[in-house]
Amino acid sequence: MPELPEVETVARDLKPRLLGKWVSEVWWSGKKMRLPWETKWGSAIRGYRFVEVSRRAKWLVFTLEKNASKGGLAQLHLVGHLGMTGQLTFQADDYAPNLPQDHVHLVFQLRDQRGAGRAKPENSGAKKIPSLKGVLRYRDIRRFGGFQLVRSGKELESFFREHKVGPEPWDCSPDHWFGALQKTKRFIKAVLLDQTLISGVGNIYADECLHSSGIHPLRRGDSLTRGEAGKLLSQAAAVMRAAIQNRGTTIRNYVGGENLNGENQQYLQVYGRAGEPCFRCGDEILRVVVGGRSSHFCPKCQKGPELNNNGFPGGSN
DNA sequence: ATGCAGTCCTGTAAGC
DNA sequence: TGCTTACAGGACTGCA
Repeated sequence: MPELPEVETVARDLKPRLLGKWVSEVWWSGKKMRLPWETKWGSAIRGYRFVEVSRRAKWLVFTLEKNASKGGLAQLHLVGHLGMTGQLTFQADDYAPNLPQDHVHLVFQLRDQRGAGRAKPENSGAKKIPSLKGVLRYRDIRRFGGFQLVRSGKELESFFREHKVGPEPWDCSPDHWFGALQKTKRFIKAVLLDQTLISGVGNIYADECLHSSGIHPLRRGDSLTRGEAGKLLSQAAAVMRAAIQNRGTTIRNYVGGENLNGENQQYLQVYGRAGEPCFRCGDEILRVVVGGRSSHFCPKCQKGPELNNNGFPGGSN
């Protein structure tokens, strides 16, 4: 579900809540996720402190540190993907994080001093446990997301190499982009969703940036002119930046790190608007399925290949 | 190598 | 009301 702007919003929300906090306990539902969690990671991360919260394409990256035995620093990374329905939120007053909640699969207990152990508010025993300062909670209805522990920066790089995460729109050179498009006959909509060529664009923003570029989703990659390719790339960046300003798009399940909905759904031009008039020209927005994903476009603003009655290309371009 | 369809999972809404 | 079907923001696998 979440695309780059949603993941960026989660990271921005979580950063001030997590930096400097220690992980004292980790709870896992035991359910299998797309990225399978391993029990040993829970104990491995205990006693570490959050020192950085960042994002790469649709991936969240948390960096944690702790003092190592010989005076040095030990570092590790927690990498996460929200899949379609993942919700990663800071909960200030979740005092029973180890009790099962609906579709909650991971809970990281946070404290502002080093120290492990479950919250025991009634316990006034000898050993003083730093008070619980909220939890980082992962909820995921469809379990298409998940988290993984990565030991070093080097391992982190190979993780992104393995997953073939391409450059984000603002890091992609127009020449490289145009060159890649010239080499493919795939529909441009499918190319935008391919995270290896350009990363971070998902189904909603692919439709939106095609509309704002005036390009039909069923155009073939190699049919785009250099000018069209450049415009599409710059619009992809612009559409994402605007969506970040609006804290992401909430259609169904998405919430930011503070458990709040986004606002960008109010500004969508085509996504989810099949049958409604185009805000620019008044023509009816159409919906077709491209590569198994629903695609929304304005047939007047987005001139494309000759279409048959089903809305698909009849001949070549 | 390329591109497409099927698959993972659960919830919701629409249609009969 | 209840059952069935289609669809949902993602990404991997396997097949042609």
